[in-house]
Formats: sequence, structure tokens, C-alpha cells
Amino acid sequence: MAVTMQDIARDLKVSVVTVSKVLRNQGRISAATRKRVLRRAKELHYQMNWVARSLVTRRTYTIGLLLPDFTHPFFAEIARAVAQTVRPHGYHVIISYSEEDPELEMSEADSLLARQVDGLIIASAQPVRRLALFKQIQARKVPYVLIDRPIAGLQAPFVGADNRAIGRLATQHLIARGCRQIAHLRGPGIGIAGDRLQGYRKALANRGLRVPASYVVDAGHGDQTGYEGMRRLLRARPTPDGVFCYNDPVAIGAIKAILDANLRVPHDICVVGAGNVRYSDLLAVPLTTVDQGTCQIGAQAAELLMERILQKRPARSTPTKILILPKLVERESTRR
Amino acid sequence: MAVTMQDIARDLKVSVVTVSKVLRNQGRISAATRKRVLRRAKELHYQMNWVARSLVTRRTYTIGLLLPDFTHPFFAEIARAVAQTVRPHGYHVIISYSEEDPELEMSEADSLLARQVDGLIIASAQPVRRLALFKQIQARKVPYVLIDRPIAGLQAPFVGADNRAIGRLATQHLIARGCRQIAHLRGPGIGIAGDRLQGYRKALANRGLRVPASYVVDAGHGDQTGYEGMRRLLRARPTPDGVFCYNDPVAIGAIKAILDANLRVPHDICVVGAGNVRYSDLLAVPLTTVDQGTCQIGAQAAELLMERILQKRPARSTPTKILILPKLVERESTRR
DNA sequence: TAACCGTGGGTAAACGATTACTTTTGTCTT
DNA sequence: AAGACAAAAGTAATCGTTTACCCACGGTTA
Repeated sequence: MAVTMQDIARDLKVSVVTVSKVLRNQGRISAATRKRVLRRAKELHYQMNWVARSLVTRRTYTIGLLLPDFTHPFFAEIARAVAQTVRPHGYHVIISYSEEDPELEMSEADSLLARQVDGLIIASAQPVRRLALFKQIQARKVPYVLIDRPIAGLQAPFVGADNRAIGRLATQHLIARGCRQIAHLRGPGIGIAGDRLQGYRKALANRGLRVPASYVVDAGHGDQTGYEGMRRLLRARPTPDGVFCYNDPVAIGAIKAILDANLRVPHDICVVGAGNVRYSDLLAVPLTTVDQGTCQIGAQAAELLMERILQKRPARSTPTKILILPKLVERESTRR
Repeated sequence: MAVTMQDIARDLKVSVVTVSKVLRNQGRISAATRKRVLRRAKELHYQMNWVARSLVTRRTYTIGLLLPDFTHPFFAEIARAVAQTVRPHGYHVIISYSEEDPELEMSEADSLLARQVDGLIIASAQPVRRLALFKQIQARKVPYVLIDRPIAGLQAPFVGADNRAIGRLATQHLIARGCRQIAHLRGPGIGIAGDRLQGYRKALANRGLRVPASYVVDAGHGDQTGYEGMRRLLRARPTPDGVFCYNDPVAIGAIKAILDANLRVPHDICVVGAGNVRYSDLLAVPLTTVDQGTCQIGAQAAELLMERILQKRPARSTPTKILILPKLVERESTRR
């Protein structure tokens, strides 16, 4: 069916090796045969069979990207950045997603390894202290890079946002805008959400502002939880005049709750989100947010992985940890 | 390095073929040896080398998904639906994106074919009348399915939204809400945007309403173009009391323009979008829109492709065309 | 008892490239 | 004119599986 090197070799009465050498620009080949081979290859529309090549070179020129959910704009952007970064190296990306299910994540990882990916980028949904997945990858000696969610107790390269800085930046901005009663709608878990909370506390402490216990309220990932969390916050006394929200959807929900309570944003309460999702500037009140450098995370992770794959940098004893510096994006929700 | 069938065979003093047969549950093998092989495989953490297998079976259990941009929520959702649909068949998805660049799209397609994907799903950015890409795929006899953007003059399976129905539905809804001066911010090109325009015209014609030339204004894909288009529309006389917008971002821009002109949505002007992007209900004015069944598009395309790959359905003379029926989602922007 | 047959398993040849050598050929040197 | 040497191309093995076919063995049957 498909044209192979044999076809070209037979037509030209040369050996397959010669053809292979020409096509890879490697080895000593006379200009004449080189031209002949190239011409015939073009005539026949020859295309390398990468599967065959991979079998012998042990390189698939494919990396696996394992994400909890690539419908989320954050991960979608990462996927784009990764694909874009590895493309110049001739690499492609196989995307898998785990739906936040640790079991599914493990089986998908297995599957990617069986497909002989040259490397792996993972935003893991593994529960804390479950390192089996990573031990297995390490046993296979396949380079990998963790993104977004650091795994406690694991020696592995990591690229993610500086969540403490995000919390600090957002809170400092609220202080600069004159807010003094600053509350926080915190996210779930202790990892990312915990760091953002710490940054928030730190920024307030630095300015000698105190945080009543009722000012830190649990929210989730979605806008619904933000709405409900904000309703709780509105019952706190004194009523907050600024809120730092775990992420943008939560902030959007919070704004809704504030408006529903007949208060004004930013006049009565300033709101800052985090993440800078698309459309953040098209909302009822365009949202001030902290950009977490999503593209950079993807790009840096991909570069780090490529370095390890191409062995440019020897495996170092202390794995690289890269924290992307966040940037504040000011919009209406804090402009007063 | 990695454990191979040879390792198992050597340990057990059987042949590789026996191991292979056991692992595939194929051929006649005694219960005893089967158990021994299975046990040893587990002990050694054996994992199939899919590259080697693919070389001989000519199946990679991989399909290629070629999209213009997977940062766009529409395509991201499609990607998710596709991955989800093919997973039960043991298939994985390689995602490529073309950035709307026809050349890049061609080279990416080549690259996917070289990687021996078993099938291809494409939302093409090829300009009209350029069928080279598809001819090439056909020559390779790799099954493929087009999505979202039909290609004129091409006999190929297609799954997409029923854009005429989208235009009709949106416009009928505006009529039902009492609008009589209904304008349209149309999208670029003649394909999808053209169909939505036709649906709009048809719905109006059916009710005997006429469309002044100034009521159909060009917009693009983004909210900026919607804003500017709407400003043009606001100068038309009589001022429209309803606008059907090519897509949600355009509608969002349009709403902004209307509010900036000190008019109210929906009281003065009703706005309908199309696409039902995330956050459509969190906007300044929650947006009435037409849902185009994104998940269904991905799922059906994937199913269609799997059928062709698994040869369940013989290649039929007239390729399947599936149009997903749109659904109206009513929110504040038309509620009056 | 010889022909037959199903069972369990093995042999050898792919699949389409790459890699490490080897052979051939022609030119240059001395 | 013979040996040396480099350029150009070829040979054989390999990567890890699958596939098509064959063989040995024990038990049945005629």
C-alpha cells in the first residue's frame, strides 16, 4: 500500500540503506544518487513510517500530556503552549485526561508509557502521599515534568504558578486601593489554595492588618460556590470592603452575590480573582485578576522536558522547580 | 531496559510466540502455561511495546485530531468528547492545531499520517476549492471525518451544527419575543456564517418581515468586531429592536455597544448569540444563545470514524452527513 | 495396528526502518 | 606500478511483535 524505502531502492537499484541515508542527510552519499533518491521519493509521495523508525531508534517523537480536564481554559492554554514549544523539535503531543480520577489517571499513564512516549507532562490528580504512579514512571526511566500541582514528597521537576505570590499580589492591590477589611474566598485543599491563602495572610500581616476568622470562607472551583461563599461573607461584621477570590469563576459568583445584595462593585466592595480566564473583561463588572502566566507554564514545562529528553542537561541531583511570577491585571472590579 | 516478551519467554523456557498468544488471549494454550506466563508478566511489570505491535498489525490505536485552535472552548469540548468516545475502543488521540493556517495544517496532517494514525478528524482551515489535503489523505486510504466546517465539492463524511437551523431558531425566538426590526451581525466567509445568515433571512421571510440592507452588518469572530458592528447598526433607521449575532463573543461585544449607547438590553434591544460558550450566563447581561451541541458533534464524529476504522460499516457511496440540531437557551438578554 | 486427529506449542518470516561494519571503486602517492 | 586511502554504497543484524505454518504427542477409530 504505502510507499516504503524498499520501493524507492528497488526502482533505483540501490540498497535501502542508501535511501535511508539520503533521507536522513547522514552518511556519505554522492550528490548524484542523493538527487535521484530525493526525486523518486517525491514522485512516489514517500512518507516515513515513523512506527518502524521508532522501533529501532527507541524514539517516538511523541510526548504525553496528562491533564485532569482540558476543557478548562487554563489547561487548554497549557496544551497549546506545550504543543507549540515541542513542535520545532519535531515532537507531537498525545493528550489524555483523567477527569480528576486518580485511577483513570494511572491507567492512562500506563497506556501512554506503553505507547513509548519519550516524555510526560502531568498535572496530577493523585491524592497526597500516593506516589505509586511516579515511582512507576521513574522505573521506566521516562523523563517527566509536573505542572500546576506540586506533589509533596516527590523529587521531580516542577513548573507552576507562584501561588503565594498570587495571594500576596492580589491582597496588596486591594490594600493599595484603600480596602482595609479584606476577606478571602478560599479554594479547596491545602496545595494551591493553601498557598494563595498564605500569600493573602502574609500581605495583610506585613501591613499590620488583622484577619477575623469569619473573613476566610471556603469556596470551591466554580462560580456557584463563589456565590454562596460571598453570601456568607456578607453576613460578617464588619462587612468586608475587599475580597480576594481563589479563582476567577469564584470571583464571578461573588460579584453576582454582591450585586444581588444591592451593593456595588467596586464602590462598596472590591473584588480580585486569579487566573485571568478568557472573557474576564466582558463580565457584568470586568474583573481585576492575577494572571498566572499560563502560557509560560506550558512553555517552560515543555522546554524542561525537551532538555531532559535531548539530554542536553544531565539529570541533576536536585530537580528543577520553576515558579512563574504572576502579574496583576487591573480592571473595573477594583477601580475606584 | 524495558521488559519484553523475550524476557518472559526465556524465564519460562517457552517461545515468544506462546507468550504473545497468552497476552492476546488467542490461539490454543493450556491453562497451566497461560497462568505461568501471566504470573511472570505481572511480576516483571511487563508492558506491551505498542510500537512493535503497530509495526506488524498496521494499527496504532491512535487517531489524529486536527483543529484550528484548541484554546477555543468549542474545540476544546470537541476534543474532550472525541477522546471520551474512542477511549473504550482502546484508542488515543493525538491533537494538532493549525492556528487557522492552511499550510501548517497540511504539514501537520502529513506528520500525523506519517505517524500512522488509524483515522483523522479534521476541522479544516483549508481555503475553498483547495482539496489537495483531502485527496492526499484519501490516497493513503486513511479514514477521516470532517467536523464543523464542511468543504464544498468534497465527498466526505461530515458532522457539524445545523447552521441554518441556528439562524432560524435565534430569529424565530426574537420574533416570538415581540421584536419586529431584527438585525444581524454576520460572521466572516460564506460557509458557516452564510448558513446562519440564510436561516435568519428564511425565518423573517416566513413571517413576512422584511430586512433592510442596512440590517445585515459584517462582524468577525471576536467581541471587538461585535462592538463595532453594533455601533453601525445603531445608526440604522429604524433602530433595530432585536439582533441575532453570529456567535457569542460578537453578541457580547454588541451588548457592550448597546449599553454604552445608553440603551437597555433586553428592554430596548434583544440580543441572541450562538454557541453557548462557558460563562454566557455570567455576563453583564446573561446571554440568550443557541446551543450547537458541541459534545454531540465530537462524539458523533468519533463514532463515525470508529465505525469506518473497524469496518463495521462498509464505505458507502454517499458519505454520511450528520447535522446536529441546535437548541435555544433563553437567558436575560431576550427576557422581557 | 495403522491411519487419523485435535491439542499445545514451536519455527521462521515478516513489518519498515536504522546501525555498525564491510566491500568495492577510483584516485593519489611514491 | 603497487600500496594507501578515502568516498560511495552495500550486508547483515536488530528493534519487539505478530502471523502463517508446521511438528510432536497422545488418544481414537477403523
